Amino acid sequence: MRIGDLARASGLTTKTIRYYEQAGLMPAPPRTPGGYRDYPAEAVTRLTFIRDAQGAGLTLAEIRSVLSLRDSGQAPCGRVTELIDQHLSEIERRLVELRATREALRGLARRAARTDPGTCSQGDICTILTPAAEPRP
Amino acid sequence: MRIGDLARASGLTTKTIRYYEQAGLMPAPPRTPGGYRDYPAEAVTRLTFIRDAQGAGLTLAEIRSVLSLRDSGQAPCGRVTELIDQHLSEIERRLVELRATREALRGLARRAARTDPGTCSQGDICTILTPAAEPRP
DNA sequence: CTTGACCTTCCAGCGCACTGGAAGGTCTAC
DNA sequence: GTAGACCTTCCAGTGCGCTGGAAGGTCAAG
Repeated sequence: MRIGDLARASGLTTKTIRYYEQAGLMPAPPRTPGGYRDYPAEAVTRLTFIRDAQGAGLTLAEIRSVLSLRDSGQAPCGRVTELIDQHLSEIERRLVELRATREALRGLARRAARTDPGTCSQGDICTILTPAAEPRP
Repeated sequence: MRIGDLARASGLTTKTIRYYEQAGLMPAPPRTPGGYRDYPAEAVTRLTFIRDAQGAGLTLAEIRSVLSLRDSGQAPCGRVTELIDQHLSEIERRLVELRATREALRGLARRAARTDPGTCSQGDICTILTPAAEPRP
């Protein structure tokens, strides 16, 4: 199948598929006499896998590492499990961070509600965002 | 004060300060006869403000909009409040998204724990990540 | 006069995952 | 034979917030 067919079958663009080849995620396929890429049916599986793995939050570099294990004949389960766990803790970390940012922003919003646009025009650029004096509630 | 002093006073690098000037966040300061940038003391306040605003999650483009309101003599409180509220809802959105991703990854981790590396080597690249058959718990 | 700290400009690159466009080749249908 | 659908390669750009480096100018101390 040609790259356009593969694009339709996988839901990606031809650009993206060529990019994946260049990035080492897709092997270079054989060519037709005219120089067109000629993909086997399994290419769809591989692209679908890449999409699924991306959906799970893996980066292309990580996906490449899984695929190259696979390509060397090994079962990538261990690596995949490791990556999933890594991303889980990364997400936990980001959740904690985001919650902290949310609390900080809520504090600022409270301060903003109390701020008089008339008073705020002294010297400072904006008293809402200056972390100086948030009075203890 | 010269750019190095300002850098020390604000905790940024000279590179960053020049970048802010180029990006329209800092006004071009007067120059010494030798061509050096010569900052007034208020520059520290401005840079501190930029850092605080960044700490609140505002982008440089948003901070620029606040600063240019200020520079045109208006109180930017309204704009600032608006931006804070915007970022709050953006964060809520991301929290929801992240929690969903976490649940998805937890499902995958469960599946990974059940996967036998011997069995997984058939045709597919990795059965853990294929969203096909997650059995109802 | 020289050293060395500091400054200037300009150009280029990072990381990530693409995306756009130009210039040209190939194949099928009419 | 020609339109047009598809393909090829290559180069360059996106967004964001810087960061690095080269090549050169300025200034105070010794």
